[in-house]
Amino acid sequence: MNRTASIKDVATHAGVAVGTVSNVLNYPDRVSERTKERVLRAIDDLGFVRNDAARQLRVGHSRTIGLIVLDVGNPFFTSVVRAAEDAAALQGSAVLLGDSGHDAAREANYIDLFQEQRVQGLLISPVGDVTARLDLLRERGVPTVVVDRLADESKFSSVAVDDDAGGYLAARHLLDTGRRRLAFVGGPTSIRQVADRLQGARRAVKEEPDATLEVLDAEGQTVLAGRSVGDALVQRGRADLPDGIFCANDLLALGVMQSLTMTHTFRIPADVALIGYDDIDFAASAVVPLSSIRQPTELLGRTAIELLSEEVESQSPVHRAVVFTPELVVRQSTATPAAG
Amino acid sequence: MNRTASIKDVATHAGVAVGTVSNVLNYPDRVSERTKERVLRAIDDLGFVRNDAARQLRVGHSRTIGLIVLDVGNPFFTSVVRAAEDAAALQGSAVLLGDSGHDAAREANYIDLFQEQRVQGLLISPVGDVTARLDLLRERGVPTVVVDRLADESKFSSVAVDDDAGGYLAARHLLDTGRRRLAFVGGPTSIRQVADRLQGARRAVKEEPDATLEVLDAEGQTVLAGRSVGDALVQRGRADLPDGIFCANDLLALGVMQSLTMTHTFRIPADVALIGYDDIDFAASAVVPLSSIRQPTELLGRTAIELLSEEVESQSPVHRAVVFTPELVVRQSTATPAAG
DNA sequence: TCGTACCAATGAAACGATTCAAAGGAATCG
DNA sequence: CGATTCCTTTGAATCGTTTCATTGGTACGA
Repeated sequence: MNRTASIKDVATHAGVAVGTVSNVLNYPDRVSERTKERVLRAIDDLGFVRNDAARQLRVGHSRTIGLIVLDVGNPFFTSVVRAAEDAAALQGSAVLLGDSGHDAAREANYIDLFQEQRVQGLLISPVGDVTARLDLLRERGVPTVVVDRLADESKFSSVAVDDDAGGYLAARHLLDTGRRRLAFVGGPTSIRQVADRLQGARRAVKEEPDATLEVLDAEGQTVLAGRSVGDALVQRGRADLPDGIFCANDLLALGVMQSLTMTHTFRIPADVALIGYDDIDFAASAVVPLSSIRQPTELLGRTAIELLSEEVESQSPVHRAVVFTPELVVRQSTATPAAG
Repeated sequence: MNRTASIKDVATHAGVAVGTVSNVLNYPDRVSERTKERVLRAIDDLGFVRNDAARQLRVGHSRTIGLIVLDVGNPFFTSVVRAAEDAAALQGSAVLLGDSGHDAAREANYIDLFQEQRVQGLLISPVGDVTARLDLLRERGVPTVVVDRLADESKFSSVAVDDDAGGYLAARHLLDTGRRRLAFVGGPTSIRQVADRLQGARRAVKEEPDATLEVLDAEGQTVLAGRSVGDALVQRGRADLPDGIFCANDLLALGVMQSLTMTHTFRIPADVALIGYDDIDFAASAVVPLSSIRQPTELLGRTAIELLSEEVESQSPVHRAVVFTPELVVRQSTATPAAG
């Protein structure tokens, strides 16, 4: 019984032609004040809601943008998502969000789904090996921007954050506060982000002839993994301890902090300075507020939308790779020993 | 130049009628092996992707479900979202996710958007006062399930978790491990969840004649707020200290823990037992692993989808309110004093 | 008064899929 | 051989918009 009202019903009810109703919706100033009122009242009376499928079928494209992230639970991505949503809303588009959960099959599902929906374009933080699936998108002419990973610039636009620069920033900060025996705590260097951050740190350490950098492997990127590393350090004893520790992410850093502060043998930052990466919420509210490297996630999301718009507007396939530099956030965990 | 291929193009290229192509896509066993092959090859050759707008226009409804949450950054919701996505995928639907960010305007935007998309139904964790906007949905006949909030059962189906039971569970556990001077730390009781958890705790305490419950107000639901409460407790000194603390969420509990363990005057759980709520990831990896109340988020998401399906299938407006009972997770922070 | 502009409103055509009654063809049976 | 059944394929009609050439009406200027 309750079929939703169509534009034709509205037209009948208002005593006008369908084209007029459409004009009220899309070009309000083409229609006279009097009929506009009548139509609007009819819309209200019937509870009419525009059927977007029909609209889309006619005009050929949707007003939505597909966004596929690796993990919605990751604060990095949720922040990017929110920024992208806001930027898209400003230009009248909505974001369809897909969570691939690092699973190539789920990613493929979402790509297909979004193509069937004829999204204007796709923002994607791809799972593992990019090429194959993305090439297909390129062939099909779906404008695509790769997020958080550099893409072959001849094929795609991309936005990413410079992890090497972030690593440099962190290590340089430790050196600047007088630390010389540095340690890098990181998960497997097979993860590109980890490798790049380490490389940046190395670059900074090379600038100081008397500085050293030791690499401590962690089994994963978790608080627990960090605690194991911390426990091992505590075992070593005072003499052999580094005086500045740079962890590849905040979770590791918090784990190391737990371990060092629990034993009460070492003080942060008096004996050891500690800096993490990502600046998650917990960094600021740790027992000793944790210095960290903040990634410009809002900027990332906003820029991704902008690049996509560029792709959509201009037909010619020129792509841009935008790389942002992260930012140092200084807190108590790296205060200078004198001041600490 | 590159208009995407339509079903008609495929039909021509394969030398069959459009209806046949449609059958290959929707009822593969209605068509002979030979023509099926031909059609599939044509689809492949042309890179055909079904235009979902056209499909939807014809069949009258989409294969998507709208889900509006208060905050995608909140682990509680991300877990619900993921479960809902999985459950929806099983029945061949996809979830469109919207993040209202506790903002009624954004919520309204998403409701409109999803209606234009003719979603099969809506799962919503509503902002503030539910009634007005949801009533509209009901009038329009959009099947809706309210998540994480009880709704008037004559109007909507809903899924929620019993916070009173959770509060009871937490307090009862403290009592069971021999604690008698309990404290409840919670944000403003204007938040329904907080009020219910407190009420449940009161119920448990009443069961033990010699037990007392004191309520400590926190300014918000954050680690920092918890730390303030903890600092205040430390000031009090040993004699006046509760021996069991129940915090309305894990962030508060972690703050209290920081405060108590930093001073080294009180030991957890020897002097004070501590339990939180939500069982966030950080609970398990705290300095002293934190006992907590876990909400069955996966179940919540899955059930929400199921209830929605019920609504969609059956025309008659019978609604159900499903309430789940949370689960106690025991860790070191509430070990019995003897054992601790 | 007529011609010209201009503005509002009209309504048929088109978008690309699905549906379904009908037709065509092969096989089976009496 | 004709009738019946079964299976495959056909193609026109349909969904609800937007678009745009066309029409009707009013105002203005000559």
